[in-house]
Order: sequence, then structure tokens, then C-alpha cells
Amino acid sequence: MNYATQAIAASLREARTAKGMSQRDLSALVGVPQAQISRIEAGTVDPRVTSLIAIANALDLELTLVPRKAVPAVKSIVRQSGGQADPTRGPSQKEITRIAETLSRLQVAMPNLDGVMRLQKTFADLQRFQLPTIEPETLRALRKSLERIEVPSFQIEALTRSQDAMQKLRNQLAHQPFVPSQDASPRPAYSLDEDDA
Amino acid sequence: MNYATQAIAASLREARTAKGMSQRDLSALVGVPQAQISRIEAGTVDPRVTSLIAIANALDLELTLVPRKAVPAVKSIVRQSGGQADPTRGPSQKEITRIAETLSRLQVAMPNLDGVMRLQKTFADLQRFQLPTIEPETLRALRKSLERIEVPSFQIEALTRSQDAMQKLRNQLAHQPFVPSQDASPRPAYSLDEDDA
DNA sequence: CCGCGTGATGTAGAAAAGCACATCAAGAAT
DNA sequence: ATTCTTGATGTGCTTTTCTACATCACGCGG
Repeated sequence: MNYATQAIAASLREARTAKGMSQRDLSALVGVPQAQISRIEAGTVDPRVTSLIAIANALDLELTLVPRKAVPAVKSIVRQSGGQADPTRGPSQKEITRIAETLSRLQVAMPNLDGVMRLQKTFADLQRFQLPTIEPETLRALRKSLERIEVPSFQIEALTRSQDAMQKLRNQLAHQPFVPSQDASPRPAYSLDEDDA
Repeated sequence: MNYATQAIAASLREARTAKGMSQRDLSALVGVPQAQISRIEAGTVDPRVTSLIAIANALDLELTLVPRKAVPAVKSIVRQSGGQADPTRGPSQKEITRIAETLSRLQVAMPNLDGVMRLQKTFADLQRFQLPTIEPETLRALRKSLERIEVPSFQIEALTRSQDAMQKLRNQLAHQPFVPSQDASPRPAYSLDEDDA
């Protein structure tokens, strides 16, 4: 493990933690096992270039070759852009990655079920509407309803409710402007847990 | 082989050809076989990150992770710096890589010979004095004298003469300022071939 | 036409990544 | 105290890179 790959490994870990993601969150997004991500970040393996690129993409990073004499200027640009940390996305981003993970598990468990496919479709649709602006409580409620769909004899009611919730979120975003809600008291747009035990 | 690694592969090939290097020249510098360099540039393998970094270093490139939103600015910086092509170093640089290759072969053939070790040492010393400013004819004469040292019963006279030539180059550079000689008629500072057959 | 340099491709063997999976220790939350 | 999450580490297997080496086709210079 040499010095140069150590710098890149450190950048990956920093970017992941800045996004509030765990290694298991990243694993679900990228499709690389958590154990392997741990080894890549620690620099105990010499990964393939495609593995590095896959992880970088998920962290909104791009692997580039830069002439050595341009490196100081490039570093200055990177500092000015504030690296990749985005203070408005921590809690919501974490919930999003958990939702992505839960959907991946559902996709694996029941790949041809129409409800799951519609869920995936609507989730992808939501991401185009700047999903991170949704309050984390709303996202958490959505995720918890998704997590109830885990046994093979899945709960159709929970699935339908999740589908409806995603559809409502989509409509809500489609009819309102982008408003960062960092200072507002976080509050779910509607509750999914009215029959919680 | 995906699109992202293809962009990196193309960058490597472009940087190498801009430096006037062949794949065999680069192989001698980096220690990676020519066949593997061909495959990496063509994108037919998914190389290890350390292999990519070794090649990039030899081409005066640095592998970096850049936030995606900073990529346009970084590309602008790279264009302004004129990429990695340096119009003043073509012929001399080519001779330098050939000298390095010849020295590597000598090193392999006779690793413990004192004369070869002194050659390596002096060559490294020369590089600190901006070796590329030396006229290519001088470098070619030096390289040809090195190439005569190829059979196991090496020519001590040629070895000593190479050593002296390098030492004189070193002294010459140490006592004169840096002067790009792009327009000057290229002429060796002294001839190494007075007894050529 | 010949020789040389170059980039590409093939083969075989060694080494390591990648993956699936399990498990652990540590810290935080309940 | 217990449970959960997290990052790290181990094991076994498969796949791929890497290396060494050979060889080829092509283009260029003499």
C-alpha cells in the first residue's frame, strides 16, 4: 500500500463521512460489499480502477488525471467549492441512503413484483425533485414503512401505503418551489404511523 | 471496460504521445511491461490503482478525486496550463528516456558493477540540472556509447568514457545558467565518437 | 526491398482483488 | 444490561490483473 493510494483512500473516507453515510449505506448504493469498502478506505487492498470510480461516483467525486504543475491550482478550486460536504443534506441524505438500501433488498427479494418495481420507479422520480429537501422525519417514516416489507409473505397494505406516500411526495414537490428547510422545525408532511403499536 | 476508465486511458495515451515517448520508453521508466501498457491504454484491462498511479507519475500527471461540481473549473485550469505537452522537450526527452532504458538494462545485466552504479548516480544527478536543456545530439552520443556496453564482457573503456562524459555534462550545467536552446543550431558540446568504425 | 521501431495480441503461471459470508469489538441508544 | 449500528478482520473460492515472453502486422527510413 503506497503513499499515493493512501491519499485517495483518505479522500474517499472523508467524502463518505461528510455525507453522513456509513460503509453499509455506500455498499447499498454502489453494489460493493461493506467489507471491501472498509479495506479500500483503509488502504489494505490495491483496488481496481473501476471499483474506485464506482465509489467515487456515489460520493459525487470524479477521478481525474491532472498535470502535476496544475495540482496547486486544482487544490485551490476544490477548497473554494467547499469539498463535497453539503451542510443541508446530512440527516435527509442519511435517510435517503437507507431508503435506497431497503429498496435494494426488496428488489433482490422480489424482483418481479409489480409493486416493488413501481416503488423503484417512483423513488427515482423523487430524486429528480431534489429529494434531500424533504424533512428527515418524513423520510424516516417512509423508510420504516418500507422496512416492514421484509418477509416473503409481504404486507400488501404496507407496500400500497408506501407507494401512496411516495406518490404524494412527488406531487407535493412538483407543485412547490425548492425551499431549503434548514431552520424550520422539522415536521413530517403527513404521518405514516397512525397504527403504530 | 466502462466509459469512465476509457476517458482515463485516453488521457494516458495522449500524455505519452505528447511527450514523444513510446510504450517501450514508458515501460522502461515505470517498470510495467510494454504489453500491459498497451492493454491499459486500450482499456482492455481494468488496472490496479497503483499501476495507474505509477504510469501517471512518469507522465507528470497526478490521479486526483475532484468534487463533481468542480470538474468544469478543473478542466479549464488544465486547458490553461496547456495540458502536459512541452514543445521544448521532444527530441531531448526522447533521448533521455532511451538513456534511462539503456541504464535499466545495464543495471539488470550487471547490478553490482561499480561503474554502472556510478553511472546511475551521475544520471540521477544530471536530472537535477534540467537535463532536457542539453542538445539532443549530445544526449544521443551519450546513449550510443552506453549501448555499446551490452555484452557481459563489457567494454571498460566505453564505460569509463560514458562516466567521464556524464561528469563533464554535470560540471557544464553546474557552471552555466539555464538557457533554452530551441532556436540554436543543435551541436554536441563534445564528441564521444572520435573512434567510430 | 530490408531492417527497425512500434503497438497489439496470445499464452501460461503467479499473485491479488473481489465477493459472499461470518464474526468481532466498540460505541451509542434504549 | 441489552440491542443495534458500525468498521474491521478472517476464510474460502472465483476471477482477473500482472508478468514474462513470444510473435505479428504495420509504417517508416535508408
